Amino acid sequence: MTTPRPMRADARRNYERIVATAREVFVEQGPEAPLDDIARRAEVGAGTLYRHFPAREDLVAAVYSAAIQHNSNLAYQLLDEHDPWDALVLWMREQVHFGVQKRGLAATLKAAMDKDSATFAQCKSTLNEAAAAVLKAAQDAGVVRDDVKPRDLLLLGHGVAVATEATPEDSERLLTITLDGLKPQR
Amino acid sequence: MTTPRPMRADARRNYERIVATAREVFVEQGPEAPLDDIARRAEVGAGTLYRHFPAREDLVAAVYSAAIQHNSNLAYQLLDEHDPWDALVLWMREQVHFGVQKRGLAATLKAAMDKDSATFAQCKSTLNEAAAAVLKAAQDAGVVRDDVKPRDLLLLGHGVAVATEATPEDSERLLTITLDGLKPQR
DNA sequence: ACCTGAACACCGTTCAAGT
DNA sequence: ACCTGAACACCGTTCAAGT
Repeated sequence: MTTPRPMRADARRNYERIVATAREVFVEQGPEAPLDDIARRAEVGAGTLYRHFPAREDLVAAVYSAAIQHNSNLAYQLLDEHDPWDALVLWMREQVHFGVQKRGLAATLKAAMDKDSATFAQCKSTLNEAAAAVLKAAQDAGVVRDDVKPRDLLLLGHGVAVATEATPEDSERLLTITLDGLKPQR
Repeated sequence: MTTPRPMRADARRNYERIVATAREVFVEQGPEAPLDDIARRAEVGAGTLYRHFPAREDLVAAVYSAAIQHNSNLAYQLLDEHDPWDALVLWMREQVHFGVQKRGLAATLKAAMDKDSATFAQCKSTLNEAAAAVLKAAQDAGVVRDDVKPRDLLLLGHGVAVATEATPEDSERLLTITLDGLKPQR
């Protein structure tokens, strides 16, 4: 569905160049970097960038969707290798680290997800399923309260990431507090 | 210190007009509203706006500092009227509501606070003291764990607000989870 | 079918001229 | 001392012309 239909060779080449360049520029300047810079450094016209990525979110999605897929897959791997609570902790920590890694990344991704662009639909459902899997295991084991929803894990992770992106040294402490809040309360 | 030194009558008039207009425009368009719009509607030149408010944050501060002061004072009032845990819950809820009320407000205020502009220094310390008071009462009563810091309350409240500003119906549930995380763990 | 890059619109910021 | 508003820079977005 999001699988791109065949492109002409030059179009595909440009598409790849733009994504590769955007990946670099986002690292250097954050996800608010001028699209013009990206087009220039990718040596394409501004119009070409817009043709492939009508909205900034589409470009952000193209750059980060692989990482999000990876984050999602990690959930199942962690569930294999650890008990449900540890899997939850490790997965949430990964979510927070990912959100914190580049200033503004978390906010940009969240905005993109909330808008549910077609490009992100895939990522979004994969990520939701991963959260659901991690959560279900923990709930079945009785280590997380039953009224928590998969979406809550993502929102809480996002919240911690955004709140601490200026001071990453606070991430872990806030995450611990948040995770404790997920435990069944007396 | 942040108390403004005397201004010429026309300067003061313009200052007030700008703040009043900004308040309206922020409500209508959010805190990213074009400064130009604000200047035009306030019927001042763009340069006048910049003279009074060199950075957008300064204008944001002027508009919202009274509300932040109010939020801070509320802490002491709540401590008078409720037991420490309830005061904490009610105060945190107020923080979240305030952050959620206008899209982008929480992020803008946080950015301003992190940058610690002179204009915000006052607000920031007042708010920190309020958080410390609420927290200390709760810790003394043994209903909140000892390793929590005042700053954590603000960060957690901010996180919940940002995470749920697109879906305010999630605010309360996330806040409950977060507050439970603050309780002393077994 | 796709690309280019000039053109346009918009907005933040500065500054020379005015009071 | 303060204000004005034109001017400049920057960036997102579109579109006519080209291949």
